[in-house]
Amino acid sequence: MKLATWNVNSLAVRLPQLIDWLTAEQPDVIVLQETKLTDDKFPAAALAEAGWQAAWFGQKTYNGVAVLAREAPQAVVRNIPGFADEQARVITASVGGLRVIGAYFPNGQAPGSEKFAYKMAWLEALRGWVAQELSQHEHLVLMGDYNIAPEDSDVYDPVAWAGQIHCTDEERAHFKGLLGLPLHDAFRLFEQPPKSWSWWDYRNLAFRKNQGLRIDHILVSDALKASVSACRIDKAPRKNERPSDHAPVVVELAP
DNA sequence: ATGTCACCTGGTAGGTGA
Repeated sequence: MKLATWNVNSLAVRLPQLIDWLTAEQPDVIVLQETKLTDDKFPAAALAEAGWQAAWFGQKTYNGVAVLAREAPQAVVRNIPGFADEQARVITASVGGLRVIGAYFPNGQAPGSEKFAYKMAWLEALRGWVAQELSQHEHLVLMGDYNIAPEDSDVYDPVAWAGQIHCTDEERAHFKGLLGLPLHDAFRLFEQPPKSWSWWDYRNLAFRKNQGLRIDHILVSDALKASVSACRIDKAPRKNERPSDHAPVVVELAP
């Protein structure tokens, strides 16, 4: 079974690239972030035409998440129950015997900002939600754009980024809190090429210079850990003509 | 040294968020 996560930075713009990638990669499940579409604009028909059933949760201009699979996602929950939020950031669904949580974590802007405080509150609520789901569903995957680089090895210039957004101790403590549930970072279950990133700023020729961060992650539950057979970041779509700033992350689970 | 993109409003640019 192949699962993927991809921040597409506007599904309206990236739909053709998404369908191309799905056609080439044939994942069983993919979660999307930053669809930036209200629910009435979600391209369900075009995706169904390409063979993908979906559940989605969006808003105007910002955020927006979705889960796509060959069979219709079941038992869908939108956002975090009990956590009042104007922003569409989380979608949870059952598919192929797995509980899948797709999430677009808040950016946080800068330490000390209001948006950072929101990020901290959101992270706290998310951990509670994941713990609750984990208690009901042994086979669980939490994947998406975390907007957290968990370790210095996930940062192209850890000195320059020390204490900056995505790299603060507070954000990293929350990431470790998720690992404590426990969950496992699928990417780090394997030896990986050094300087593996999942996001490169559009500015500063960052992709050409491979100046990026690994902020998109796939965390798997204890019960799934042993079945994870591979995990990789697919840089290819970042080389497209009009790319998202993020690359997809893919995990494979043995049957 | 610098270098963007997507979306909105309100308009043929400027602001916001990332």
